[in-house]
Amino acid sequence: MYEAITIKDIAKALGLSTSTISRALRGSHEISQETKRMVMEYAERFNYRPNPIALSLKERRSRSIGVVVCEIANNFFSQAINGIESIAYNRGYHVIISQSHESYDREVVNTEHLSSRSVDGLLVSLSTETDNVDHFKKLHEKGLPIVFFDRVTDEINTFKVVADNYKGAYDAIVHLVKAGFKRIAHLASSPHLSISRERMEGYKAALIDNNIPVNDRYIKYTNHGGMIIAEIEDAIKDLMQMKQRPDAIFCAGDRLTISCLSALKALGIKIPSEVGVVGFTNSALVELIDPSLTAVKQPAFEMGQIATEQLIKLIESKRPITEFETVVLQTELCVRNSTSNVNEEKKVKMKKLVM
Amino acid sequence: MYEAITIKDIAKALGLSTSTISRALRGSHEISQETKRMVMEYAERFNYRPNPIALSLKERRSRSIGVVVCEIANNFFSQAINGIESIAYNRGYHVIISQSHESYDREVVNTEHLSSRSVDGLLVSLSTETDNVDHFKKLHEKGLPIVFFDRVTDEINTFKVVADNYKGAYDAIVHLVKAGFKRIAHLASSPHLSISRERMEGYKAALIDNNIPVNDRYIKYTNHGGMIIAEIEDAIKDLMQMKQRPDAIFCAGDRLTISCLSALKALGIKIPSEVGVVGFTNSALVELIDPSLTAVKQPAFEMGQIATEQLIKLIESKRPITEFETVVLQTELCVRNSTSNVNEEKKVKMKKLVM
DNA sequence: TTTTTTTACGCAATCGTTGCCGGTATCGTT
DNA sequence: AACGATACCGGCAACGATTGCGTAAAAAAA
Repeated sequence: MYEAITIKDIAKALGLSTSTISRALRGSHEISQETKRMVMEYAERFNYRPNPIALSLKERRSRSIGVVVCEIANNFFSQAINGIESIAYNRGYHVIISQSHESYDREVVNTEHLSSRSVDGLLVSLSTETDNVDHFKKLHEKGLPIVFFDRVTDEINTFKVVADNYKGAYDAIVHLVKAGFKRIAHLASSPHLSISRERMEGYKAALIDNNIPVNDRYIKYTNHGGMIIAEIEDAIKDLMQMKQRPDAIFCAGDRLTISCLSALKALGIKIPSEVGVVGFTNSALVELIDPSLTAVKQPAFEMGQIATEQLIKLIESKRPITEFETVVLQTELCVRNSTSNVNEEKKVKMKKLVM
Repeated sequence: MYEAITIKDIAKALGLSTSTISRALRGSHEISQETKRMVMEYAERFNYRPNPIALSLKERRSRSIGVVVCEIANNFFSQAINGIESIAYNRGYHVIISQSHESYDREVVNTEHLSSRSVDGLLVSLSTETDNVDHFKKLHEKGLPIVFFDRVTDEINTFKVVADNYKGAYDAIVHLVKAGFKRIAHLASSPHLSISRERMEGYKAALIDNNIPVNDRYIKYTNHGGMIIAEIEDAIKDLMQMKQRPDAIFCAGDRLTISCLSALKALGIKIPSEVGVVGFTNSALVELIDPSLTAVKQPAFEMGQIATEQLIKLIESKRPITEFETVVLQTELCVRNSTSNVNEEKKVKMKKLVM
């Protein structure tokens, strides 16, 4: 079918050996200027490209890195992937993306698949369902370079890049408290996830530091990262049917946030007058929704870049690296209309009227 | 670094030749049951996986397909990619995604890159900037299977999968007309793009069929597919500063739609009371924006699936295929609040009050 | 002129796998 | 007993590129 020119073809055409061609193309000093010129010209003319498959076989490296994420249709991850690509392509690496769709089984299969395709390294953000990282541990022990980002595990000692989820959550809650919200619920993702635990801690710490008791009934875990809408609808219904129902919800994930908004809309609950909402998301669209959403934004692009730089460092290092660091990046709280406590405002206005 | 077990290792361990191992693993009848069992067991125990790189070299195929799109952070494309993956993985193909970010130069580089990485075929949706498809033509003539989807070219004779953009646009405009809008503007993408031309034709035909003259001043082309926000802001400003300003805008793309909404919001223009909006988008979020957006939705997932099936058909076909078809899929118009002509409603209400 | 050095190139092995050709042992047939 | 058939397995070459080693011829040194 599709046949490219090889080093052999050049050798035959020029009456030389393949080794001479190879060396000529790499500019070896062992080849005469005259021959080099001939070879170069011929290669140029017939658009010779070294066969990367043959090189991979010889050098036992594929110059490709595998990415294991849950979903590319998530703004955080698509931005992170842009960061990954920006570094990888510059360094001559291909990027192979695989999606787990938050399923543990698919994560295992994809990881298998990528490692058997001999990627030189793996960039991983765990799926919501994953509470067992043996599939990565096995590869890591065999020597395959792996860098985790965003959703990490502490069972494997390697480079990691994460956002300051604790502080991101803490700041969001402090913002809610300052805006006048008092009964703040937390819609969390699976407790397996590092990001869930860290955000949960930030949430609790912020409440305690502001003398608000933590109410466990206000905390809702979901186990499928928002992939199953009903799970979130149920959680929201539960919260909204409480006698002392929350006056604000803190959503700890992209899909979670969107699904929460849908659920509230379906229930006809007004934001922020009936309930304030702050979410974790990187979507630019949340500025346009009604009302615009206060959100914690993560440095996704940078996260992808740094993780890739570290992975390539691991891959290209001559001797095994044993000292690993975890890079923590700061989040950004974008305050918009979904957290302006209109009840407070009304009270203020009424006071003014009375006066 | 990362060493996997090979057929040679098994041969050495079992005191057999590599060819015997190879045959045993493939279940050849030339190998005794006893030997087969031994080999299988050993392979199982040490988790033998055939080296795909070596296979690629031997079979001159990589069992991977390249995808060339503008952006994965676009719901249409991320859904299409999900469709692509769903077929590809089942058929044993890897998917390598590359993004042009709507740049012609990056599209050329990525295509080069993929073809030199010896992908078995290419799935392509052209970038906005692309008005020259020589880089694909060259590869196609060399025999590399290519299937175009969504944004296609008629300069290359191969399989194509598209949405019925003409009808999608036509229906959207008819809907606007029926809702009472009369001065309908069209925010279009680059005229190079097949989808732009088809949607433009549908737009014009619907206007003419409804006895509304086409006003060229209501047609705004953008050349970067919404990647440059200012371009769209300027177009919207232009439209909104006209004496006879349009009472509705038809946006012909995902990013275009979002950017248009942002621009209108920035200008403080109310939807739909001041201007109605209908867009082309696959984002689920547009249900949540204020007001919810009437949108033409494309069957992205199916498009990806069909394109992939056709590509694999091309790749695996023994003799060259010369008869190509273009599959056309239907779009869906989701009517929401951004196109309810409140002026009309007000008029009706006022009439009632008068009576 | 002879020896040494340098220049410039070819041979063959290697990476992991498979296809082709060939060989040996065992069995059955006449 | 001799022959053919069958079952079972090994060796070699090939895919495309690189590389250590070997070596011829040319140039330099003795």
